[in-house]
Amino acid sequence: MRSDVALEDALVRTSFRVMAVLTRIGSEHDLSLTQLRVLGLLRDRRPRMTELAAFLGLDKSTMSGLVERAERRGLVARGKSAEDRRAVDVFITPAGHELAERVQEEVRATLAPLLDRLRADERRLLTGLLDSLSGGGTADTRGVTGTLPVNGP
Amino acid sequence: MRSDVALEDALVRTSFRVMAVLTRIGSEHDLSLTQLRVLGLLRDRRPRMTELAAFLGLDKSTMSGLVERAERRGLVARGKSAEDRRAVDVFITPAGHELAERVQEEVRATLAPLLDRLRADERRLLTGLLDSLSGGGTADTRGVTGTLPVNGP
DNA sequence: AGGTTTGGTTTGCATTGCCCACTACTTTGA
DNA sequence: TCAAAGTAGTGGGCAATGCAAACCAAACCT
Repeated sequence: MRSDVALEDALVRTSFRVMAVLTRIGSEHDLSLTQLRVLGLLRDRRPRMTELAAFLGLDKSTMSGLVERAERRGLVARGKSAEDRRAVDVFITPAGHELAERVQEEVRATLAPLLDRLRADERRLLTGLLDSLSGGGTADTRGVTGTLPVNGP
Repeated sequence: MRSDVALEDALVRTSFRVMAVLTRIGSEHDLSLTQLRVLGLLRDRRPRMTELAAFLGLDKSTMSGLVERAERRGLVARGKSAEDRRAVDVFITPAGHELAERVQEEVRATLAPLLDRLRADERRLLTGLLDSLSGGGTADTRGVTGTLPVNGP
């Protein structure tokens, strides 16, 4: 059906717009999109490097640098795992948590005028539809707000 | 109210998922997300460097490199503008056009199983909601499929 | 004409992200 | 039990992305 194209288009266009908002707000706080995601993920998790890399669909070595830079800024920290002495787990610091919170608030504020184009019932509807879209599936794409991952790639 | 958070969350999560699809499929064709967008934009436009940069929210200098690499691969080409001898306009080559087409098709195919979680009427509904979301607003975020820009940032 | 603005490129830099090699620890299996 | 194989993380090398600043050339003002 040709309507698939319309939906794909709408989805892609909306996604780019959302990413643009995230990118801009992130950069105002010297955070890349990826760092934003890392921070979001760590808000309710304390994963190992490899887990984190898997969530984000990145190479382990990429994670090293990413975490290293975030650590240097005091946003996250590394701890040695107790049960596996090879493993390192990453967690967010209070400063990082506060920053993540602030960013999320700004994103919400920026998105708000956009969302206000819809009526309250439409918003509820949209939320439901999006949830059933990206709700349960493969977990290679967690949101910034990062809600629990289900399975790896 | 608090449902804003849920919608923001759903929107962001969905966007990340969509971007992951685009990134993956792009990379299978050695195309970055940005190059994908460039190609998409050029499918029905022949802008100048600066216009293109403005659409994408990028610096002119970034565009130079981006276009240069795409040109080296034969996907786009540069032409001298007739009315302004400083200006350079960029257009897509047949090869580039074909690649863009192929990528869009793959994206559609990849998104399809996801979209199939919704019934036909829900899909129509979603399309409409997304369209009114990112339909007319500020144009700093055109989709890959790139439909006409309205105004610069 | 002379000064300013505008369009693009170039250079230099940090970040992202991949691949590959390497170390250190775990797990396995003979 | 102890060597072989596997797994966790790091570091180096490389290319692409993206910004900023310096720059050249053409256009626009008066």
